[in-house]
Amino acid sequence: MINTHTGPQPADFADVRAANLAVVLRFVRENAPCSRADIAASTGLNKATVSSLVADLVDRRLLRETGLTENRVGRPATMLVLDGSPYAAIGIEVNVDYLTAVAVDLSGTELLSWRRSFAGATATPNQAVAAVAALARRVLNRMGKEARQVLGLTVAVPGLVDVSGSVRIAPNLGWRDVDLSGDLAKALRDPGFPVLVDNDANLAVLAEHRFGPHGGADDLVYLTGEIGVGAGVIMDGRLRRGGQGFAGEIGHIQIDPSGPECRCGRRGCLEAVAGLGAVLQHTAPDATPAELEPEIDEVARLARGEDAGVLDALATVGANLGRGVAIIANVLNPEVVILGGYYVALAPWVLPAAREELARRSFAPDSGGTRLVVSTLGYGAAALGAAARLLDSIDSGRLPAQT
Amino acid sequence: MINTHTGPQPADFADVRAANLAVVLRFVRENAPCSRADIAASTGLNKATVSSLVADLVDRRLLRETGLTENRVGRPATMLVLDGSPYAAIGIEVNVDYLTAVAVDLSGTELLSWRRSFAGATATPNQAVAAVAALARRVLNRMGKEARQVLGLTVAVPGLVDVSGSVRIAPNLGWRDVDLSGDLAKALRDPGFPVLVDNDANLAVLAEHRFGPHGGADDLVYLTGEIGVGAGVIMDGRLRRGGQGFAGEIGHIQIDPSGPECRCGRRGCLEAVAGLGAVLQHTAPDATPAELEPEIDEVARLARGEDAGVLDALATVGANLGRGVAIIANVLNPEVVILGGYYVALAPWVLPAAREELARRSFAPDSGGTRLVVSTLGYGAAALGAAARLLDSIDSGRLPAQT
DNA sequence: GTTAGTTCGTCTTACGACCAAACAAATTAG
DNA sequence: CTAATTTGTTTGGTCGTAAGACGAACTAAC
Repeated sequence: MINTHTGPQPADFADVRAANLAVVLRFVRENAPCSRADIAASTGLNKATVSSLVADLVDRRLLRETGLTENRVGRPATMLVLDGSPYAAIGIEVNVDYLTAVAVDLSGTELLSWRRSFAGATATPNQAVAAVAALARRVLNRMGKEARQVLGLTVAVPGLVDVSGSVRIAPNLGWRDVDLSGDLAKALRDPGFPVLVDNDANLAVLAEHRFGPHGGADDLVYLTGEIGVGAGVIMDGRLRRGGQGFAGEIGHIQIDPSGPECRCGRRGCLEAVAGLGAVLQHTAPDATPAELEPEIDEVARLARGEDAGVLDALATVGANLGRGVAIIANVLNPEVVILGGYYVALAPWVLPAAREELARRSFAPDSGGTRLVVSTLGYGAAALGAAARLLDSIDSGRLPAQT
Repeated sequence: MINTHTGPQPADFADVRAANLAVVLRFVRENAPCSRADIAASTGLNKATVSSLVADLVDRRLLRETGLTENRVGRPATMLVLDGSPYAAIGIEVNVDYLTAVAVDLSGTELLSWRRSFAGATATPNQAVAAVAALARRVLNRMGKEARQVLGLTVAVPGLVDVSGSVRIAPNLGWRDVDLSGDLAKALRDPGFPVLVDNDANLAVLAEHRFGPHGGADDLVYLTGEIGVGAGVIMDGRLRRGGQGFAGEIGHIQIDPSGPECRCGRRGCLEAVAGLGAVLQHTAPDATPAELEPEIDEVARLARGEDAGVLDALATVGANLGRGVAIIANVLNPEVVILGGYYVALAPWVLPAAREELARRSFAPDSGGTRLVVSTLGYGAAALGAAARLLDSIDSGRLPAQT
């Protein structure tokens, strides 16, 4: 059934075709090698229709016949798979201490994953644009060598991004009103593909939804664990941004009115009591952004050594985090909340307290309330989601132009 | 563009037809009397297509030609309006101290609005089903006399309702696992229309979205102000229920760890510091549910008389409410948060403090952050939304069977 | 080796829905 | 009374899917 609540846009044949192309494409993505007959039987589409759709997709090199046939009774089937080779989607994550670049093919297979350090906190926006553009050009060069058509470039930024791709505020980068999308397109000399910008949490949750072990869940939330804490929200299978695109900006929810002062001037914000800063407060209160990762490693080392002070601090952070997750659980009721960023490395000591606090405060703990888990995608989640976002439009039937 | 992210359901012509019927229907709903030519010009559909669609809708008595023509150059147009007369949708709200019944026609015009007192807190579920069924029968009788086909009956309940229409928990009614939808259908002897059950906050926000002054907003939240506090959430133009249907259950979010004890055993829940109970704490700590409304009137009277104690208490409730709204604003970023229930009567004294607290705590106060307003739909919002919910399926193109 | 049965994918035909353009109808402007 | 204008229907065409027939290719069994 077509979702008709999209507004007063009328539908026509092109929409039907697009919808059915998307159905076939997604079916093949999820059911590895399969035959036209399989598709017809499972989707309810007519065999002839499937043939026509598949022909279109093969023409555009989105599908490929493997030639392989199975060994069953009856005429053997020509199996179909996603054709990974002709396209690539690029995602780049800008962070306080590093840049990450990822490229994936149509099936989501990682083609490359690069990481380089980056002085995000001290670089000017112009320098950042130049650095991102340089990294992008290297990726583009590589993709060109592999003769791949680039579907687009998405940049993940830790901050508020409006619909036009402008960064409204990125506190940890010190940015304000940076037209990153436009500047980057200019720096790349107006490439023939879209250049998008989005919030890192939003993109990370997209990555979890597409590639993570909880991908089946249509309601999930991703929590970034960096200097700031932000949430990406998927409800009913789609990213939800809110009225102005700022949904999930939970870093400054007040968790404890008597808590420590936050950078924002208020007291007891989630970011102040459960963010990376709260973790490092006890071991390295003056750590510079460039030193975050080694500092976290040091915290983990001390925790493994059962340093009482660090264990205590991590348990407190976990409890505070659990209180924040409980709020999310009560407001949004997602099936899963996924912890990302530096929480991953600290999970063994943070997670138990957080889960306990969540259970204590959640409304419907019986019969499977919100689960709290740790991301398995690693530091590259946002970059991976940035690339994945470009696959979404293809998955919804907007095929790339035929070359 | 059709939203194709609805899953692997293939589309066909029936879907196109349904989508376009919905487009025409919604256009006529919003543009009062209009001609076929108007519809074609505004929607982009072809004139011939519009004629065909309109013919279908007139056949099913959803539209009617008014015969009236305008006084312009050229051939006069035959104007079209929604035909209100042949259908009715019924909504009933069950609450602690009253039952409300509302019936609306296709255009949303109220056909009747009844309210009767009801001892919700002491009645057994069986008694409640009997009372609701009796009320429903009276409404059905009236609709029958007007020769209207009933599109359905939706019941609003203050509690957790699962997808099947079962009430999982309704604390203030003392219910647990009541199959209200099934029982009611049985009591009405399997009527030929759907009997639905939903959470009161969810239905109230639907009413606000369809009939309220902020209906243009696609991201809005409604807060019930009864003994409990719950939220209905609309994001991207549709009701969002979360993974298990419990989104918006914000009554037991902790606002103040050092606050008073809540009925749930925890401390400083939103419900405990900003619910009706917190308001009455100061004037009538032992009020029974049946006396809620007069008690609130009394509070308002004292506030008008500038009773210092009451004004102070209301300001405190307002501030706590504002903290809760700020949390919602940061998590969901809606354009508007609408206060309903008894907050409406107390708004003059509660709202200023709430707005101040919201402004202090919201992330993006510049350039139009979340607005906090008071419902104008009155106590019947949930019942109205219950009826309106039945119109939604028609608005999305699923026309009623031809009689 | 031959025959039957099965499954795959294409081909043909039909139908439904939309669009474009022509056209008839009804009214105003001059 | 004629021209201009606007409305809504009619006609013809296109597109995409459904239904069913058909040939192709293979296995199984006698």
